[in-house]
Amino acid sequence: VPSPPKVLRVALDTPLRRLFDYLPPEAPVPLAPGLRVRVPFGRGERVGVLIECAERSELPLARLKRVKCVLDTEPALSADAHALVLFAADYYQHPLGEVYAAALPARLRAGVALEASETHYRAGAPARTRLGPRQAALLAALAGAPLSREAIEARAPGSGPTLATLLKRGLIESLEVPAAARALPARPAAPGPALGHAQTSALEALTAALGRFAPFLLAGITGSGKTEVYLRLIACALAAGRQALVLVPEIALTPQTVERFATRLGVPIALLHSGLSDGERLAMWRAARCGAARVVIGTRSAVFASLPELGVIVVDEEHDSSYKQQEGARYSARDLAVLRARAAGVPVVLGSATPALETLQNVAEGRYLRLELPERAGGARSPTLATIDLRVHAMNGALATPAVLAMERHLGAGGQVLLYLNRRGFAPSLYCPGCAWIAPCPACDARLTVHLRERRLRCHHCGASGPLPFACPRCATELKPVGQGTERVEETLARVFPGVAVLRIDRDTVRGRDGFAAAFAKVRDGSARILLGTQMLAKGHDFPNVSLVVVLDADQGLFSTDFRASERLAQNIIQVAGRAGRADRPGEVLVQSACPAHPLLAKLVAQGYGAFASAALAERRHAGLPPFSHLALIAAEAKTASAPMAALTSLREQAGAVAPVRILGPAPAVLERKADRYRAQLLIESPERRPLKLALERIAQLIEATPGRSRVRLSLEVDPLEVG
DNA sequence: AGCACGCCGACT
DNA sequence: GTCGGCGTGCTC
Repeated sequence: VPSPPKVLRVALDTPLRRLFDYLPPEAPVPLAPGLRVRVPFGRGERVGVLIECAERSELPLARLKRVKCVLDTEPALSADAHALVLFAADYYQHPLGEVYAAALPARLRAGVALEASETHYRAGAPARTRLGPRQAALLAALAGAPLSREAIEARAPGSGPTLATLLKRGLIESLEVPAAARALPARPAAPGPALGHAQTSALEALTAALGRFAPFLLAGITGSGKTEVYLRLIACALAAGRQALVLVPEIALTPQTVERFATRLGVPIALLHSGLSDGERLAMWRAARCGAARVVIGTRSAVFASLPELGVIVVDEEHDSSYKQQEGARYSARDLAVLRARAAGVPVVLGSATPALETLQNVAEGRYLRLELPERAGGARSPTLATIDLRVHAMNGALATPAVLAMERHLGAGGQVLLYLNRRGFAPSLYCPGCAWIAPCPACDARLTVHLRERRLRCHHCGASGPLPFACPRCATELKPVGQGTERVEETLARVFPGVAVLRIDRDTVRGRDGFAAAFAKVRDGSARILLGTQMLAKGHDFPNVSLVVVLDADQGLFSTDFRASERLAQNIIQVAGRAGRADRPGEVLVQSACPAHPLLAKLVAQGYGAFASAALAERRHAGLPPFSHLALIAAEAKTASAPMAALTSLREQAGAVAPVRILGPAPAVLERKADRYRAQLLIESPERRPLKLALERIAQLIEATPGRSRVRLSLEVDPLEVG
C-alpha cells in the first residue's frame, strides 16, 4: 500500500500562472491526477483539479490548507483530453486552471457529479398513523424496487402532492441512482449517395489510417462532397466501436448539418456549442464522456470534450478564424485537434476548399497528407472568375456597368444573383464638403458608420451610437455619406432593378439562428432574386439557384497592415464563389477592384486558390512571416494614452531577447484608442519554436510580476491571427 | 479575476 | 460626523 502523498498540487480557475498546494484530506481516499477537489481558497471555497501528488511544497506545510473533499473517483477528462489541457496551458502560456475551466462545463466547475443521476423513490419507515387511500396506494406501489418520478406518474397519475407529503413525513425516502446520460436519440441510418472516384480514393486512404495517428488535409472545392467523405469515415470508426469528434465553425452548426449527420449515421449525437444552457451542455458532455453519444459535433471548445473511445477527429472548414479563441485562453482548436489526435493515436481530417496557408505548408513539409476532391459531385462545373476594373467603368453606386449587365443577363435567364460586400450600414463615413469634417467616434480612433434607415450613426468598433446630424457641427454645411455599405447597395438595387426582390443578409437584418433560417427559406423558394450581404453569406449555406456572384470591393483586403488580410480575402472570395452554379448552369463570379493587376488578386482570379496560396506562401517565406517564422503578440491596454507604450517599453528592456528571437515594437495598435482604452503591442518573432517558447516563458513571468497591473492590462497571445 | 483593506468627497 | 470612490495586495 503506497503511503499517501504529503502535498496535492491543484489547478484553480484564477488568472495566476501557478498551481496551489494543499494537504490531502483527513480521511484517506484514492488520489489521481484529473480528479476534481473542493478546496478552501481565500475566504471562500473553489472546485479545482488535482494535477499532481507531491512529497514537498515550496511553502512550509504549516501554511497549507487542507483539501475539503475529493469529488470524483475517476478523472473528469479522458487521458488524452487531460494531456491536451496541460499542453495548451504550456504552449499558449495561459494559467492551467483557466484552461481546465474552459474544458469543463460550468456545472462541473461548480461541483456537480460527473455522471448523470436520477432521483428514485421507495417506501421508508412503516406508517404509525392512518393513511388516506391515495397515500396507501402510493406506498404500496413503492414497496418494491425504487421508482423514478415518471414511473410513479405513469402508475398513479396526479400523485405528485401525495409523494411530497409522504416524503416530508419520512414515509417515503429518495435516493440518487445512475441514469443513462441524455443525448439526441438515434435514428435508423439512411444510405448515402454513391461516391465519385476521388471521394472513393480519399476515403480509402482515410479508413486505412483508422487506429493510428495520421493527419490529413481534405482539400475539396465547395460541392465536391467533403461531408460525404466525413460521414463514411465516421461510419467506419463507429462500426469499429469508436466515437467521432467533429469540429465545425460556430456559424456552420445549423440544424441542417446536424440533421444530415443524425439521419446518415443512425447513432446518438451530442452537440456542444455556445447556444446551450448550462444544463444542456452538461447533459451533452456527460453523454460524450460515458460513451452514450457516439458522435460529438461541436465548436471550438469541444476539442477538449471527453470521448473515452475516440476513433477519429474531423475539423471542417479548417481555415475558419473562429477556431482561434480571441479571449482568455487564446488557443487554436484546429491545431489542438491535431495534437489530440496524436495523443489519442487516431486520424484527424482537416477539410477545406480554401486551406489555411499554415496547413498547406504542413502538407508541403510532409507533416500532413493531402487528399484532393477536384471535381464537383454530380458533374457540376466550377464557376468562372473575372475581375472588373473599377477605374475604367461608369458606376451605379457600388456597381460597375459590366456588373449591372451581367446581373441583367443572369436575372433574365432565371438565375439568382449574390452580391458580397463586407461592410454593414449605409456608408462607412459621414463627410462635410464644406470643411472636410468627418463624423468621429467619441470613444475610438474611428469614423462612425451611417445607418440611414435607423437615422443613426454607429461605431462598428465599440457599439456607440448617436442621432444622424443633418448639418456639419462646425460649418453647418449639409453632410454627405461617403463610401458604400450593404444598406446603400440595397437602395441602388431598388433604383437599377426596380421590381426585383432583394434580400439583404447581414447582422443588421438577420437576428439569431431563426432569422437566418427565415432568410434562407426566402432564397430557396425563389421569392428573393438578388441576395446582398456580408461574410454571413460566405459561410455555411448553399444557394443552388445563384448563378452570378459579384464581389463588390476586393480592395479592402489587398492593402491592409495585417499580413493575413490577403489570405482572408482570397478565402472569402472563393467561399462566396462556391455558392454559385450547379450541374446545368456553371456559375460566374465577378470581382470588382481598382487594381485588378495586383499580383495576388490576379493569380487568384486567373488560376484559382491553389496558385494564389503558392504565391502568398512565397511572399511569406521571402518576408520571414508565418508559417516560416513564429509569432507572439503582447498587447497592452490602459485608460491613459502613454501607459501602454511605457509598460511595453519597460517589458522589452527587461526581457532583453536573445537571437534568433526578435522583439518588434512597441507600437500603438492600428486602432490605438478603442472604447476609450488606449492600446499598444509588442511582437515577438522567431524562426524557431523553442527559443520563442523560452522567451515567452520569461515574458509571461515578467508580466505577472509587473507592478501597477490594474492601470495597464497586459495580455499574451501565441500564434496570433490578427497582427496590425 | 474576486475580494479584501485603506485613505479622501458629498450626504444624513 | 459617516457611506463609499477605486488604488494595491493577496489568494496554497
